[in-house]
Amino acid sequence: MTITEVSEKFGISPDTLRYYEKAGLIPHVTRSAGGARDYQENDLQWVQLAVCLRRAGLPIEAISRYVELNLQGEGTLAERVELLKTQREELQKQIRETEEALQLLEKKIRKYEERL
Amino acid sequence: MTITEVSEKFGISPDTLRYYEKAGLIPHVTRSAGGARDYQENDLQWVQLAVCLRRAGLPIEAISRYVELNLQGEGTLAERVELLKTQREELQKQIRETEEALQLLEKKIRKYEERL
DNA sequence: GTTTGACTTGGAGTGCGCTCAATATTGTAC
DNA sequence: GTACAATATTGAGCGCACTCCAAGTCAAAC
Repeated sequence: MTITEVSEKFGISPDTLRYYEKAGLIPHVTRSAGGARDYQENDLQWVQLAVCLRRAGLPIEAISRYVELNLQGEGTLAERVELLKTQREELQKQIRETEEALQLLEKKIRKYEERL
Repeated sequence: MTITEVSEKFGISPDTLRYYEKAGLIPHVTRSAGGARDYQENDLQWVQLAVCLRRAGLPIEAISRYVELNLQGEGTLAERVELLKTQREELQKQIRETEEALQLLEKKIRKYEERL
């Protein structure tokens, strides 16, 4: 799968895909004879992970640390769980804050609609 | 209320408060004789709004447009509702995406905990 | 075999939201 | 009245996550 195909599949630009790879979010993508990236199933899973977590606002660095730990093998299991749990808390906090703002908006919308 | 007091109350820096004011998130803060800001109840409500919406990731510009419309008076009611509804959709989308990422993290955490 | 188009790299540029630094002024304590 | 802390303004700097650009390479189409 070419970089353009992957970019369309996931809705991010080829530039971003290269950037993610360089940043360590997508390890060792297979290359064709000419040097072009040729994404395999396995690579797509990393892309999927990166895209999903980035959309939620998880920092590049957290994702790349997780990927790195994966590459280092079984010895890093505990550390990986710890990292995931820390990030889970961040996301939970973020959802709480966003829901608070959402409620504020909805309160205001209701008030305005009463007036209109 | 001084800028430092307000900054402590809301957990943001005085610099950020000044920045918000300049960006139009907090209109016309009262000044003391010497020129120092002296936040009134009314000002605090704007601060509260800005902080809450910013924490959810709403862009500065959206908030300042909303504040601006408020200052322009009754004629902008419909436009305000429209703006709020647009931002509401953004927040809802963001929550959906964050929850998706959260589920992914939780799935991974469960798998790791089985292995440990 | 040359044109075309998609790919490569490295590095510079962008936009956002702060954050800091320099310098000046003011109000309070001694 | 002088030292000191808090505030003011302006403008520069920073970190993050892209995004764009220039210059080069390669493979398929004609």
